[in-house]
Amino acid sequence: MPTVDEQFAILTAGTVDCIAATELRSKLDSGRPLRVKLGIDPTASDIHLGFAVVLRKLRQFQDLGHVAVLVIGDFTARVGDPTGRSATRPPLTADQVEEHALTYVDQVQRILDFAPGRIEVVRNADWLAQMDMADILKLTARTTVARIMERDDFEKRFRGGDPIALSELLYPLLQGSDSVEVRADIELGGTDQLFNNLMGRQLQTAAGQDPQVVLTTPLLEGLDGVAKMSKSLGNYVGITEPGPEQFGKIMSIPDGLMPKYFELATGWLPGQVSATIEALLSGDLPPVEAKRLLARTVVDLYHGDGAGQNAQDEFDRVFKDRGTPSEIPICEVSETLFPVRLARLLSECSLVESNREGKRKIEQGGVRIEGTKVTDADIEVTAKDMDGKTLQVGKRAWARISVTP
RNA sequence: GGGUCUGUACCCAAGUGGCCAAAGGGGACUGGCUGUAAACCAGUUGCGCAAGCUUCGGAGGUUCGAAUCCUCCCGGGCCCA
Repeated sequence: MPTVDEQFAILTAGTVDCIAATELRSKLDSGRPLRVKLGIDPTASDIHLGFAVVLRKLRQFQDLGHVAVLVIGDFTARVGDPTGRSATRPPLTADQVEEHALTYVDQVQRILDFAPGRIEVVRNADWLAQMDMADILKLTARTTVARIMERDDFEKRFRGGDPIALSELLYPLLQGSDSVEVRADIELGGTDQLFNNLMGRQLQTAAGQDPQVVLTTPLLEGLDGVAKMSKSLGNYVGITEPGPEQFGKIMSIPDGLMPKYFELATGWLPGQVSATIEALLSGDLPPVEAKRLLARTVVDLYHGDGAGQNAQDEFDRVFKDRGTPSEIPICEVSETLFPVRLARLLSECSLVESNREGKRKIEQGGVRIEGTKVTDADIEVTAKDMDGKTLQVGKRAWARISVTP
C-alpha cells in the first residue's frame, strides 16, 4: 500500500484544481476507503475520450482501495446541465435517458473496476424525484442569486441577453444534493464542473457533513481542435468505436493537439508522455509517426494489444494505398429496384442523405464503383452491373451491393 | 400589467409585396495539394428524373402573386410598473 504522500502524488497528477489539498491529505490519512463521486449525465449514448480522462482518474482511486460512487444523473439529465452551453438545451425524455444510462454502465466497465465493493452505481432520480416543494424551497434557500450568477456561463448568457430557464439555475443545487446524498468524500469532474462541485461542498457543510474534496481534470479538445470533445458537436472518438474508426479519427486531429492527447488519452505514465512530447518537439519523432503512435496506443487501450497495429494496417491499405477496406457493409437491394439511377442507389444504401445529394457527389467526382470514378451524374445501373460490386462515396463511405430477388 | 424590439435554412445574419429555394459569413461536404494535420485553391450545401413541390416561429386572411401586408396564437430580449 502506497504511503499517503505517494497516494497524494498519484491522485493529484494531471488534475487542474484540488480544493483543498490539505483536506485531501487528511482524508487519505484517515486510512479508510474514501467515497469518490463522479456524476454522469446520460444525455448521449457514447462515452468518448474526453470523458475517459476523468474515468481514468476515478480508476486510480479504485486501484488505491477507494470506492467509486457513480451517480447516474437520470433525473438531472431531464433538466439539462447548462455547462458550456450558450443556449438552453431541450430536455430528454425518460425513455432516452433510460436507454443512455444502460449503455453508459456497459461502456464504463472498460475503464472502471466493477469488482464487488469497489463501485456503487446509483441514480439520482431515486432521491431527487422524491423532493416536494418544501424540500425544494429549503434547498434553494441555501444559496443566493448572486452566488449562482457567478458561474461563468450564466453570467455570459445573462449579459448577452440570452434566455436562461429558471430550472437551469437549479442544476448546481441538484448536483450538489447528490454529494450530500451519497456522502461523498471526493468529487471528480472536468474543469467545467468546478462550480457545480463546489456547490456540493456548500450543501454538505450545511447538512453537517465534512465537505467533499473537489478534483478537476482538464477538458480534452475534440477532433476539430477547438471545441471541447462532445457528442453533440460530433467531434469525438467513442471508446467503443471500432479500432479502425478510432485510428482514422485520431489521425485527423490538428498536430498541435498531439501533446495533449498523449497526456490525456493514452493512459501513459507522465515520464513516457513527456519523453514522447520532447522527441516530437525536437524533431526526432516526425509528426506523422507521432500521430500514428498516438492512434495505435489509443486503439490498443480500448481494443487490446495489437488492435492498434491492425487498425493502422487497415488505415494504410485504405487511405495511403487507396485500397479497399477489409470489411465493407453489405447493402441489400431488391432486384425490382433495378434499373435505377446511381444517385438513387446511393441514397438507398445510406451513403448519402438524398437522391439529390447523391447526384451532387457524382458531379463532384466523389463516387466510385469498384474503384472506378463515375462521371455521368444521371447514369442508370442494372442489377447485373451492381451485384457484388463496391460503392464508394468520398474517402470514407463504403457499401457492397447485394441484389436480392 | 404597460411600452418596445424580435423569431429566416446546421449556426450567425441580409431580405420588408413579384427579379427569393431566399445575399453574405461560419460550419459541413466533395475534388485538388498533402501526412485523412495545418494552410491554400475550386466547387457543393431543401426535396423531386423531371414538370414541379415544400420551406422563412404557428394558424388563418388580403392579393393575380407573401419570408415580406393584416388578425390571432406561441417563443424570446429590453425598458417601465
